Amino acid sequence: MTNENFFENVIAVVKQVPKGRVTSYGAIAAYLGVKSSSRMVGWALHNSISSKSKVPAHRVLNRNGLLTGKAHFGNDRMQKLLEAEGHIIENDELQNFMKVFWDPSKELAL
DNA sequence: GTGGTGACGACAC
DNA sequence: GGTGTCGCCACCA
Repeated sequence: MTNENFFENVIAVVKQVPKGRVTSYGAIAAYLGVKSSSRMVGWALHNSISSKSKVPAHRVLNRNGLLTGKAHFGNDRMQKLLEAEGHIIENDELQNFMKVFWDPSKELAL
């Protein structure tokens, strides 16, 4: 699924994240084969917002299930969106992260 | 062209 | 187990 840019791949994966599920930067990076460059995923997501793309970036958390990107997404907005999908956010952390974790490498079966 | 920075992750101490 | 450091690669000053 290697598109033109790493950026495009990140967007494509995030957009495929089912509602009620979340994934991590590292998972996406690993799925794209650049697991060591998890920072690039965050960079791509940041661009996705700047591009006004309809990307559910609020479903992308860090490896700890923390809403690290909430500051860039809109503090309350990111948590509210997740809660709207049935998630439980406490102290900026997804309580059932392991339960709702969506691994592209497994779900998309690369 | 160089240096610093960043929505992270893994490892070392 | 918390903190520190490095790595990773692209972008901005």
